[in-house]
Amino acid sequence: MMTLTDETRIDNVLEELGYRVTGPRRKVARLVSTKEGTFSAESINDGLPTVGRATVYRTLKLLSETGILCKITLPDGSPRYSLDGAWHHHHVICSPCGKIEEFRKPVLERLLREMASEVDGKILGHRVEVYITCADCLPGMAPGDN
Amino acid sequence: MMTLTDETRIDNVLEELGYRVTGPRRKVARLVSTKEGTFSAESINDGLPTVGRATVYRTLKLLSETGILCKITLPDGSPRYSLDGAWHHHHVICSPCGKIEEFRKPVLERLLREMASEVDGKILGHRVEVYITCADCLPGMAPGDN
DNA sequence: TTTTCTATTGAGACTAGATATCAAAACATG
DNA sequence: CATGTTTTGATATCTAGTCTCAATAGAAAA
Repeated sequence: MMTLTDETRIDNVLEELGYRVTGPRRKVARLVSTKEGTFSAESINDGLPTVGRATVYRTLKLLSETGILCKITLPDGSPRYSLDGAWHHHHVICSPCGKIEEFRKPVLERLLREMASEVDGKILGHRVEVYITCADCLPGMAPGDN
Repeated sequence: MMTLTDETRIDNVLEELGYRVTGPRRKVARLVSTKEGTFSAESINDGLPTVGRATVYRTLKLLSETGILCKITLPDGSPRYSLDGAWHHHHVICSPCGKIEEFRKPVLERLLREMASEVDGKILGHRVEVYITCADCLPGMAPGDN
């Protein structure tokens, strides 16, 4: 979970980038900071009836662009947000419960960067997602459920 | 591009899985087989005014589930489909033009499978996407565009 | 502190991509 | 041909989000 210092970190980042730190933005940041694992944009919207829908989406986008949040895609295609560590990383996502963990795998990064020579163009970036059934979800599964 | 034999392959796959090979499904398969690189579901829908919208989506989903198509996510989140090789692979996607290439990287697979020991649960699968600016798009780019 | 100017906001319309409903049509089989 | 199951298409609905635009808030200047 995000700490108080992370909340002020959001203010700082926004300020440094020349964005105003406003009431609505602060509300979104505060709610976001209470979330563990992944959450949908709508859950933020529902939690802040006094903040406009557009503003919620705008702020989530802003926070994603500044690297505070990151947006991931579940296997079924539905988008989720999560608090983002400071470094480049990827995600391990539990399909049943949506819990996510970050992982870093320098070997993987090197491997993907090395593809530069095999690829006919310029590499812009990459995305890696690993889908699992987490330990908490395993016991509850009917045999054969997968 | 898909060949004639691929078209009959679709029929076979559907039949083997117990689905009927119907007119609408055949139309979708035929149009899909003419597409190079990625395409949107809507482009299939627009190309087949005689086939219902729902049927188009249903069929694309079916073809994805049977492994004939695969659905990828562009960096901006918009979904695309592409003809899929027979084996497990990932995608190199040109962000400017949407052209995609499949790639296989056994080392990568092994690496991701090896994570099983580091992960507290059961690995279900993974997704890797590499975003590039392809050689064709590079020259057209204004310097600094990136 | 009042003015000024720009950034931000919220209401609401709109879009893309897709799923749900359900009666009608198409099929396979007896 | 009768029967029961699949599939279909029209339409409504949904999710996730963007766009527009007038009203507002905030920062900086006067």
